[in-house]
Amino acid sequence: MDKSYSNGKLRPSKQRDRILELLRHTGIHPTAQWVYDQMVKEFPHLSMGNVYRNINILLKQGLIKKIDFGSTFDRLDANTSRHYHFVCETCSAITDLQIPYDPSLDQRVNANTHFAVNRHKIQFYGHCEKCVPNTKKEKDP
Amino acid sequence: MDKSYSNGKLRPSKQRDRILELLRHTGIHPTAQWVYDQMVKEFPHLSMGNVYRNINILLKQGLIKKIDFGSTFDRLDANTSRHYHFVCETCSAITDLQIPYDPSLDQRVNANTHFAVNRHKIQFYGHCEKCVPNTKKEKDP
DNA sequence: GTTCATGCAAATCGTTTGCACAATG
DNA sequence: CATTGTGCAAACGATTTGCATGAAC
Repeated sequence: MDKSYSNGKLRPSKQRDRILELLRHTGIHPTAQWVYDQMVKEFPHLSMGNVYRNINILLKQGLIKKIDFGSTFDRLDANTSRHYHFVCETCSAITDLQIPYDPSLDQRVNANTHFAVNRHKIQFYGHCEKCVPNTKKEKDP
Repeated sequence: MDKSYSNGKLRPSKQRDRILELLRHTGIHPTAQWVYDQMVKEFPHLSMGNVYRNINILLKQGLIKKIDFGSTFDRLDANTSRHYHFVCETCSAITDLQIPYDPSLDQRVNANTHFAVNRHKIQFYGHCEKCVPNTKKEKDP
């Protein structure tokens, strides 16, 4: 996961600064391609490789986030009913949760926005039993 | 999106049936590679291409689901505070929502499972204003 | 016998990386 | 001058697709 794009100290980069500025001034949650399309207007010789490199540095610095599940692979689910998932941050295991789907969340967003919401997904992140061996033991009766 | 893997009527396929059965009997939300690894024990000449083809047919039939955001691209966000997202199912626009992050959801899962939950993500799906031109108009004052 | 399912290999697509050179400290 | 940033092109890994063959209707 940690590819150490820049293992020492960073140097100022006009391109990286501009990427961060672009991302901070847009609300559209763009793709790397969108960032490139904007950037190339100002830096005609820009390469996609550099956009990705700088995006990864910004991610590592915690200045931006990726909207994803943290998995490179598609994960499949034969349980087609509405339910939530727990994702272990250590072993990447995904587990179905038993807590009931809450339609009132959809209604809340519906009432406060102009969106027509019809469903939602929730993923909880943390550590599963195996990956937190010394915690939450007292929960067992 | 719709690639019409099978635009006419489906024919029974032992392999597809077995994939569905495998997915229904596991709770691990596996990857296509895992499915292939199991399947190849029973079908020694199996190809990955066929696994993907059948997975896509099952997805189209609604018999299984993919655990993702519905986007092939990574989407970036410079708002690093905890917040929820709305995803338009028509135009794929992603919008930050203003409803506050609810830590009690984490506590609820913590109280009812052996997982050590520390955060969660919620995505709401539906249609944005532009994609539902004739609905929810009365919300405007 | 027309259409679908399959194996195989090649293609595709988003992303990453190796290399040579320019720029910074 | 040692190290970082960059452009370029090649590599990568997950997924898709074209083609020839075999099976189902």
